[in-house]
Amino acid sequence: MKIYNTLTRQKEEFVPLEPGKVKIYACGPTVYNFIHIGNARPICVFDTLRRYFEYRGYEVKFVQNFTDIDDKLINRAKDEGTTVPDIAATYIKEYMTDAVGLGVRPATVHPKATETVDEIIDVIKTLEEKGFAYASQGSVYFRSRKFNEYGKLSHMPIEDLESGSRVDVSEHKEDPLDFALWKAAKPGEPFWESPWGQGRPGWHIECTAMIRKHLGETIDIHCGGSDLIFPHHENEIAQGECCSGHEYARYWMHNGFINVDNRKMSKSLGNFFTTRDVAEKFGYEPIKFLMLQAHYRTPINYNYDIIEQCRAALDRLYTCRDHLDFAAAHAASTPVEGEEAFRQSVDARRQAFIGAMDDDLNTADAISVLFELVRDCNSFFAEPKSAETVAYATTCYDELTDVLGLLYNRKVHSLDDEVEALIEKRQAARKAKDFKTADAIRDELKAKGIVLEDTPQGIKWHKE
RNA sequence: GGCGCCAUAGCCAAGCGGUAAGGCAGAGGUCUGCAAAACCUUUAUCCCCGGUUCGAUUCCGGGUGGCGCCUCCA
Repeated sequence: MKIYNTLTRQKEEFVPLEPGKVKIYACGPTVYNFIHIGNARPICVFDTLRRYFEYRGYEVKFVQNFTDIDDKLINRAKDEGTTVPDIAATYIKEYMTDAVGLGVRPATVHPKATETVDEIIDVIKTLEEKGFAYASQGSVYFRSRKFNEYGKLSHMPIEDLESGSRVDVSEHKEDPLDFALWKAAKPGEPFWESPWGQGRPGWHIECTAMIRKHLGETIDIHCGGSDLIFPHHENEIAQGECCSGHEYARYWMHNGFINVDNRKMSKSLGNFFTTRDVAEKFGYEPIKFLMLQAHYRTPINYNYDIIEQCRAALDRLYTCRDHLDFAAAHAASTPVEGEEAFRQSVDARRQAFIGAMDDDLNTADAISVLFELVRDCNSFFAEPKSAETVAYATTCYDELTDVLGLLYNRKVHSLDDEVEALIEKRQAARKAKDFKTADAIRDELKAKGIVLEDTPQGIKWHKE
């Protein structure tokens, strides 16, 4: 598999640290609010990355954190007259609701910053001992310049990084480029005891400590939004490599942004949609489709028309899956001519799908292959075929949709006796050419959400 | 100013040296009592100008237009 590595700015063949195993860390949300659709992108994309590795037989350890102590949580708690742990608990729960809705599986571990404070302090102590960190006024800062590879991820000359950094006179840094590892407690804020006094972790250090705790000194892949490249990921590298003396992460994957009306979506611009808002209007799955129909590194524009298109595309996928069940229920008793060739074409689609995914997780191309499989199946199973061949195609179809993390809302319905009786009655009416009665029954059932379709093999129905 | 990204049909979006996947929407057709679904057909001088090449959407240079990071941010 090839992965575009931000570190080298090129696609590289992925080689795991340990054969057959992958350690992935994805930066998760700061839980001070509902996640917005921009937050949903890395969550969806990197879940698919994880699923794909598992599909290819890797044992994946996938860690995604919750930042549950931070200025934003403190402010939110203050505004709502509650506590930081309450805010965190509330929005972790809401996150989980959204993640389930998006068909995203729970990570192997979801560590929280507040549960990792001991490890955070340990890392800072080590950095201090090695001379990479210094205490000042109860806070601790990292000496960025001391790490001579500082800037290697963002590929920025160090002078330019400095010119852009904010100089806060209240912070007692040696250099504007330095960043906080530990923040001295201000009155009324949550704090932990530490060798430097009461305080709380800086933002960057939590990821480094959690990786160390749950995945070890070096991981295979570190993922996140492209805005995290600098300073967050750059700082993580500095902390991690200076602490352990080893490479921090081998591959860095960064997803592109979701724009709204071609503008960056941000809190400050006030043009953001929460995932919940969009899900309540369109359902969660079109959001998932939207995330996967474009390559993960390209920007995505969000608007009403586009999400509607995603929903329609998804319908085609669901309809095909229904066709497969129908074909299984109306299978031919013996194989029919062309089945062997058809199976080979199914295999070819699977290979094409893998080829696309192997190319830096090209889900857009993979989806197009899926739609080609849809067309193949719809055509081939228009006439009855053997149950074995239907099952063969269905297995492949389920496999591919599952790797993408699509079609997870499929429900198998059954009809009650009353409805069955109505369908019988309608069939009798049709046979008698009493189309008025037949259509009346069809309308009646449609009002109940049961849509009937007449096919040469009999009645086909689905629930809306 | 520094560092990058993008420009493909009405819309979304792959491809990236041999004249263009897929989806949505539209048009025509097949099937059907009708409908639905499905299937078939149909819709692109790949932003502009140069260059390299037998050949460029694809590589190089220059434009134009959009966007991002450099500050909390997915």
